[in-house]
This record gives sequence, structure tokens and C-alpha cells, in this order.
Amino acid sequence: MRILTIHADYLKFEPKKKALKTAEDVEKKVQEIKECLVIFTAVEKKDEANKDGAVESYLSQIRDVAEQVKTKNLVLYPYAHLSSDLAMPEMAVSVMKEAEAKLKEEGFKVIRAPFGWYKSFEISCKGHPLSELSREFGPEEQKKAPKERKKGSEFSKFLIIGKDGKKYAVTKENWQDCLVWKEKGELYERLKVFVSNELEGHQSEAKKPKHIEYMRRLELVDYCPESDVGHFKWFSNGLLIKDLILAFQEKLAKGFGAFKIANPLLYRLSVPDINKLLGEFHEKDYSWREGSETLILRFASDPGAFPFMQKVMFSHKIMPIKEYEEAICFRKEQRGELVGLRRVRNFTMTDVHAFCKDESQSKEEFEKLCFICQDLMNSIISKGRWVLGWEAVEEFYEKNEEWLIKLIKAMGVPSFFKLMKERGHYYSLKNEFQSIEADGANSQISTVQFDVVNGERFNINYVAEDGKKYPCIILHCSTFGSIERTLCSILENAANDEKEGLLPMLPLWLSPTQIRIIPVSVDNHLNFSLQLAKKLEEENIRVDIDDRQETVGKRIMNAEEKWVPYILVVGEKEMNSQKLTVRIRAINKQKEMAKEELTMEIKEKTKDMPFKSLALHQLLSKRPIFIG
RNA sequence: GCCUCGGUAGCUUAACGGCGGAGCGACUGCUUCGUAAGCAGUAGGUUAAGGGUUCAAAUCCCUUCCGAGGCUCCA
Repeated sequence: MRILTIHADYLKFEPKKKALKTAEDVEKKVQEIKECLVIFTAVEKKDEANKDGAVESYLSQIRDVAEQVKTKNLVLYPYAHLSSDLAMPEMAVSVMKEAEAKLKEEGFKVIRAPFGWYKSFEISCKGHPLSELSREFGPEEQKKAPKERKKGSEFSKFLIIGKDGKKYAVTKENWQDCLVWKEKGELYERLKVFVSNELEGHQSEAKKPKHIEYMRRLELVDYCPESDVGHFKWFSNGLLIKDLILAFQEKLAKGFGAFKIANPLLYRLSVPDINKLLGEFHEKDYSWREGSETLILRFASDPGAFPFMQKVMFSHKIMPIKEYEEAICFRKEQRGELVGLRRVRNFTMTDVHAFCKDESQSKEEFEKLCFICQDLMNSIISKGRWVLGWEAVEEFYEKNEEWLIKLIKAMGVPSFFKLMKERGHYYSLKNEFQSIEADGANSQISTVQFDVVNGERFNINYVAEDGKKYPCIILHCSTFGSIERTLCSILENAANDEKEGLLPMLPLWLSPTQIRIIPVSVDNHLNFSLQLAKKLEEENIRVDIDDRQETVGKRIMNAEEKWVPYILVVGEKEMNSQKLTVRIRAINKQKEMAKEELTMEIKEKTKDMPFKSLALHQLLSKRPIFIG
């Protein structure tokens, strides 16, 4: 920002003609102010990234000069000519208006000259040493005051709804006595963990989460100190899992009727829609200056998807209309909040939006999305280790209670509701599919949101029967809030299994190696192993061969370390019979099986799931070691 | 971002003011093996980076970077 301050005996000005279409409406009459400090002001591009900081700096400069020249009369005078790199007019006006309001609160008499007008003015400068000053400054780096509100205190009511639809009102103080805990079963134990985390905060065992050890031991993902914190490097097997999960999501989204789109990662902050969408959450964005622009990396698919849909033509006849995107997102979370893959700064979100014409259509689609997310939680996270959290505006909840309870009963998952008096966000209702993990933490995987604001705000309209345009209700569904976090949950669930005395493993359809063949003698049995592998591969099974010059025992140990679900030791016996000796991880036993029996079992267990071939060389002797 | 703890070979770690040592892995040989570690040898280190204290620093102090826990946060 640049300012020129003049301590004047008087200032007279008169608006002559609008210079901008968006100029404020004012009367064209002469104003005269006696003995005042005139602050000619130009708000610049660089102030856009941190508006609150800009206002703060502006105020402290004004206070400073006003105190020096000992005046309480101020005139804020927009003066674009001070800079060649101006902020957007809306931004500039709002900075000046905020400053005006604050200064008035502080007891100054403030006149603000209208913005966007050609004005004539006459000024008489006092001429003492301090009477003319010019200053240039950037937005103040603001230290965010710690927010007062604590977990849950913005919510007015809490409800627990059993999977049978029974409703219990609870408070922060009495939730432990709730009758719902008489219900038996793991689902309710998990709900209790979740409610406790939400209302009391999570008590951790102060250990590194298990998934961090596993993601490295299985050579899936690793930290990348060369990049910014919270950005990860992916190894081939990790990418295989990621691609499979994305393929699974794509199938679900297409089944839901969505078309796939892709948008840029980078956006211009000077575009009003982008600026609006970001609202007050600037501090979490990666942003930088590029020439006269401020660029930001997107935090979700919305900055791309909403302008995209704004330009798409559709009528009520083809609604609801649906779109989805694999959105690479960036959020500069606070350093101390980052934990392994659970909370990161760069992630892939799979974002589905449904654009609906009215509430009843929205509710119908909302239900469908809930069932899709349920399917996905069960397929990926497995074993039902998840519960539902909800947030709703009280009024919306009361109007739709019956529908919501019916939906919860249909899903058969107990739920915890947080109600708020007023809508603080763009949604009236949202749910969160929370995975409950080995260490008692919960991770949100999916979410479905009922958005009544952005359709109107972004002019995403449909043509109705009467030929007129109306804004859509938008349903947001992040099927995977982040693939990274999903992987975290998968690994934490394996840790959970391990805690319960089982061998940890990945869901079969995600195992990088599904069958490992170990030839007893590489010289004598490798050819047979290769033939067998080829036949199994034809059935869409990922098979590799440990052809290293190691003992059978050692190669089995290595396969177990990598959680290989089926291990075949192949030697003379197998070459001369139709049976295979299979070491099955899921039951921790060996079993004699015919080849067809084995392929049937795997095909049955991976039914309807996407398939991709091996990510690494089939022969272990040809593979590099990614992590010691 | 704040507070606490940590960072030693590719991995897991010992030494905690006084010669940086081991296991795994890698490499070279021997062994050619039937369900969780065959044997021997070799290489591998600016102790995260930089500065300071000391006769002497991986070890004590400061700064920065990276990781974990807690607070805050998670639109």
C-alpha cells in the first residue's frame, strides 16, 4: 500500500464523474473539511493476499501520523495515481471502509472521499516539517490471535442417533451417561471413541502412529525432505495402490452418473469468484506473486469446478447433473498439525458434485451419495471400523429430522450430530465418514455436504420449465477426502488387526503382490515357476517370483515381512502333482490347493474390484531396494 | 505457529566430554537349499546443516532444517 499524508488547513473536494462502473453512489456536491489530516491512499496488488494485515498496517501508519500532527480529523482519500500496481477496486474499497469503521471506533472524525470518481480538489498544506509524508508498506504479517472457541463450543446441541433410529440428546458434561452406551457391539464402542474425541479431545499414546512405520516398510510412500513439509514421494507399489483406489472411485462416480473433468492447480486471486471462494481462509493457501498477479494453488476442486460449471448449459430436464474430479490439492496446514499421512499439505482428493434443482431432488441424491460412501468405506477400510459424524444447522435438522433418521436406519450406522444455531459455512448439512484407528484417533475419509450457498454465489444456474434461470443446490461429496489419509487408515486398520492378534495385511485387491512364488531351487524350478506365474497372470492376479539365491526359509520370511497374502513354494512335488502348497496369510495356515481352487478364491475375494498389473519387475532378483 | 522430545552407514541402533561400534541390508566368494534369518570376507560415517564453548564435541550451548507428541487447527 502507498499513502501520501498531508496535514491541511482545509480540503475541498467535489465528485465530478464516475471513473469506474462500480463506483459508489454519492451526491455531486462540494465538501469542505477544516484542519485535517488527508491520507491519499493506493491499495496495491500485494495487499490482496492478506487483507486483514493490510488494514492493520494502514491503521497503524495513520495512527502514527495523526498522533504526530495531533489531529483527530481524518480524510481517507483514494488516490490511485500513487501506484502502478493497484489492487482490485472491491478490495481497495473494502480496505478503506474497514479502516474508516475502526478509526471511528477509536474516536477519530473520519471522512472518506468516494471511490471510483474523478474528483476536483483544493488543499491547503500547513507546511510544517511533518505536514507532508509519503509511505509505502506491505500488509502486516499478522499473528493470529488464538481463537477462543474450543472444540464443539460453536455448536448449540449434540445428538446421538442409534442405528435403530433412537435419538438421544447429550451435552459435553453428560454424554458418558447416555443410555445409548447400553447398546452392545463394536459399532457403539467406535462411536464412543469418536464422541469422546469430538467432545473431550483425543488422548494419544504418545507414540508414532503405526502407519508411518508400515508405509516405509512396505515401500509405499516416504517423506520428502527436499520438498515442503507434508509433501510425500511415492514408490511404485504405493502408486499402484493409489491408482487402484482412484480406479475404484471412478467406477463409483460413473455409476452415480458423473462425468469426469480436470482443472488447473493454479488460480488468479484477482478473479472475483476465486477471491470469494477463498473468503477468510487465506492463511492456508500456498500463494505467491507472479508479475502483477497473486497466484494460489487450489485447496479443493471447487475453484476449478465452480467456474467450470458456471459455463455449462443445462436444463431441468437433465438434472441432477454431476461431475467429478481427481483433484490434487494444497493446504498449508500448520506445521505442528502434520502427522504422517493423516494430515498433509499436498494430497489428492476425489471430489464429486451433484447439481440439483430443488430440495427433494437434493435429498434423493444425498442419500445415494451416502450409500456410495458407505460402500467405499467398507470396501477400502474394511471390517466396519468407522462411524458417522454429522453437522447441521438446527433449523435444517428440525425440518428434516424424520428423513435423516430414516437414512441413518437404512445405513445401519450409529451417528453423532453436532447442531449449530446459524449457518457458519456454505452447507446446511454435512456428514463425515470417520475411520476409527488403532491408536484411538479418528480420520475423516468421506464427506457429503448439502450446499445452499454456492449455486447462487457462483451463478451456477439451470433453465427451468418457465425458461428462466435458477440457482442449483450443490451436493459436495469428497468420496476420498484424501487418498493419502485413506492409505493411512488402511494401514492403521492393519495395525488394528495386529493388535487383535491377526497378521496385518492389505485388502487383497490392493496388495501389490497377491501371489509370491518361491522356487525351491532356482536352477531347477524357475522355468516351472515362470509358466505357473504366466497362467495365474492370465486370471488377472499379480504374481511375482522370488528367484534370489537365498534359502527357502529366508525368502518366506521376506514375503511375510511384505504382507504377501498367498505364498507358493514350488519344487519337485508341485511339478509332479496337480496340487499347490499355499501359505495363506489371512488364516495363517498352509493348505493344499489346486491351481483353479486358488484362482477361484482370489477372484471371488477381489470380485468387482479394479485390477492393475504388477508395479515392479516380476523377478525379485531384478528389483532395486527402495528403503533398507 | 507455540511448548516438549528426538535426528549416528540404505535400514534398526550402541557410544552420552576422551580411538564412532554392532546387527540387518549391499557387494564378493562358498553353499543350491521344502515353509520365518546357511557360512565367510569386503565396502559403507564431514554423527541432519551451520556456528560457538573446550586441550578434546556425536555428546555441552546457539541458529536453521527434518521427524514425533501436546496445544491450536482440520473451511
